[in-house]
Amino acid sequence: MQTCVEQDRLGQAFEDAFEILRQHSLGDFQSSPDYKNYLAFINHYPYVRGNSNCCEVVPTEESVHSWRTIKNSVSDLYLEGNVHQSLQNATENQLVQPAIFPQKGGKGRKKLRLFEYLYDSLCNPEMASCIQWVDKNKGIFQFVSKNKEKLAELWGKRKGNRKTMTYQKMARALRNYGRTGEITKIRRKLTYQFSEAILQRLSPSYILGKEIFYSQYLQPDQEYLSLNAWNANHNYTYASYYELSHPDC
DNA sequence: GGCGACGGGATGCGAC
DNA sequence: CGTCGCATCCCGTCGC
Repeated sequence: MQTCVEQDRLGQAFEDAFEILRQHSLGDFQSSPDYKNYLAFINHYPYVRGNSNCCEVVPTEESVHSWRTIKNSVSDLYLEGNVHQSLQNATENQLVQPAIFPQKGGKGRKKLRLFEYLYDSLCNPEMASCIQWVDKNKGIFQFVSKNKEKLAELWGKRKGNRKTMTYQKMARALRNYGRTGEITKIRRKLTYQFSEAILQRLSPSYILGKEIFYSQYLQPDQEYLSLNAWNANHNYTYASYYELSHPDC
């Protein structure tokens, strides 16, 4: 459970992030890919997540990487309060650069990790014969006994291993996550649970509340919100966010 | 006893 | 080149 102080910090971070985008919206920053990615992410994320074919949207390793990078970056910004500090101190150039959206080869991420692969697989209807949600809200999932080896094999191929990955080896990696608490074993056959933090990392809208970023102004065929619409949307979403984050304050 | 699932130490390996 | 984090290998245990 988050404290009111943390919620205030998150709220301030949200304000700052919005302000920075607003201030830079008339300059070069608006035309930068990062700006568009940021808006696209915020506007489209719940819509895409809600689409059962979401994984078909990002079929290649490269696009998966980009998508994941954006997800990780945005969730990091909110979860760790980085946006508050980094945006306060950053120059415009830094904002356009990987400070917010670290690129491949930079200090940011990074190769695909097992829990990310599993989460992606859980999003992919085609993988339902291998891995399924037991309780999505709690992050509990289960491997399908019959096809778990297939999932492991695909994981091994994705990593480019020489040898064939097996479920046994993959499960060992999962148990290592238990030390850090990222994924824990449930006392049920083939069943594991993502930690709260991992769920938040993989799904930023999870913490910020039930798809509050989904714009009432956004049409499915719209690529980006206009700044004015985004402004209006921000006022609405931030009010919703503040309400959600201050139930007892 | 066989098999599937699990647990954990040892080792490999890439990033920093 | 050393350290660290993570993935992988390997073997023992447990329960059905």
